[in-house]
Amino acid sequence: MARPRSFDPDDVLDVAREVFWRKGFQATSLDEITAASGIGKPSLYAAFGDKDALFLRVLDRYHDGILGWAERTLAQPGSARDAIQQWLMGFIPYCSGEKGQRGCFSIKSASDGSLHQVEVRKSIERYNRRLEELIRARLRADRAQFKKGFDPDISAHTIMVVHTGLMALAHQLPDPKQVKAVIDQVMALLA
Amino acid sequence: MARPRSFDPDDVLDVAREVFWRKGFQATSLDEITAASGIGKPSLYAAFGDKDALFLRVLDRYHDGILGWAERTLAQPGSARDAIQQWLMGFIPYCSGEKGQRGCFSIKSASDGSLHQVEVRKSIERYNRRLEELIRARLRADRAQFKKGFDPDISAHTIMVVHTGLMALAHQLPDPKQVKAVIDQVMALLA
DNA sequence: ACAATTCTGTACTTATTGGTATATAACCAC
DNA sequence: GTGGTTATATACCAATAAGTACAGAATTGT
Repeated sequence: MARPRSFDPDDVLDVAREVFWRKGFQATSLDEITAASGIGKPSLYAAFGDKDALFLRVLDRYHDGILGWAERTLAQPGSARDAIQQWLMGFIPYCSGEKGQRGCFSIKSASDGSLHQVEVRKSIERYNRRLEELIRARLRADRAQFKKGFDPDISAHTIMVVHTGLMALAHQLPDPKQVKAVIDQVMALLA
Repeated sequence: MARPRSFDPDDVLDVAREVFWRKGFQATSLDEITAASGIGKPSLYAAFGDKDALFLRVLDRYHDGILGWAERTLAQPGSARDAIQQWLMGFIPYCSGEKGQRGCFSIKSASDGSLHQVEVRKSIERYNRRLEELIRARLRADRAQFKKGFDPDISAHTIMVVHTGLMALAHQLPDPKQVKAVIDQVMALLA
């Protein structure tokens, strides 16, 4: 029928994510993305719409990736405590050392001028809500394993706060051991 | 000698902070700051240098304000536990409800494209280090009040992580009660 | 009152950037 | 092959923004 696309949209989204992640929404020019991805601006526009829409696609994709992994990890058999601890520890490589330096793309986006977009705000809100929901659901399901007076809702939020704090402090290249120590300490609250 | 300044530099820095805080470094134009402050661009440049230098001044000023308050609060008489709890609770109005929506200017700056400035990165790093230092010092000083096995250094970092997490999640307008509940839960670690 | 000096307002320059018009290339059905 | 259709590349436009030149205003010492 017609000329086919010369690129894989997902590849371009991955490239765009790298650039947006490194420089932020506002500071990223479309020229940088076209240069990094190798496709031209008209193709970019035809495939994803304008800069705002492209960014939203990239951000949603990022969120979906993390949520998918969280769903799998938090659904594992065994105790809720172990599942949550393993989930938290999975972030250690992403919030410590060199690799963690760029921090969390979602937090970065929440703090960037990109928040002028209502859609971006909503995407981040959905992401945070869904993440906390997953933790809460798991804690509620295994409620019997905890001692009397345990409040799964508050605990879920605390876990969420700690997780966010760890990711937000990733810029400082903390020692993985230090992150582990914090997780261990907080896990003591789940007893 | 010569024509005097027609504005108070601190006032301008306060106005600039509001604009930078709301829109982020990249998305803020100098025209917006001149419009909001009422002074012209040449005056702005003469007083503070270019946009980067102005932003750094604003950020340092913000950091100094919070650090000063932390020094006062954490040095109060009584137990280390009470001092830290009070310090944490002092942030509740700034990380919940409408007022908290804009979040923490430091975290926002750490996630903005403004990090391209080495100076900005250093300022944030100094701020975080100093804050943790204050908490750690207080915990160490009152070490005897805690039970055996208590590690003031790890606990200080955990407090720091929680504080950062609360501020980073402020965009979602959490209920102050919820924030309070998290603080209470975490304070249980200091026993 | 006047000169020396510093500040301020207007207008401008230059560079960048988001977005698009247009012409051409690549593909498929027939 | 040819026509219809969709993608790509080049070049461009309009808007915005950082930074500055320059002329004029405000102050103080003499």
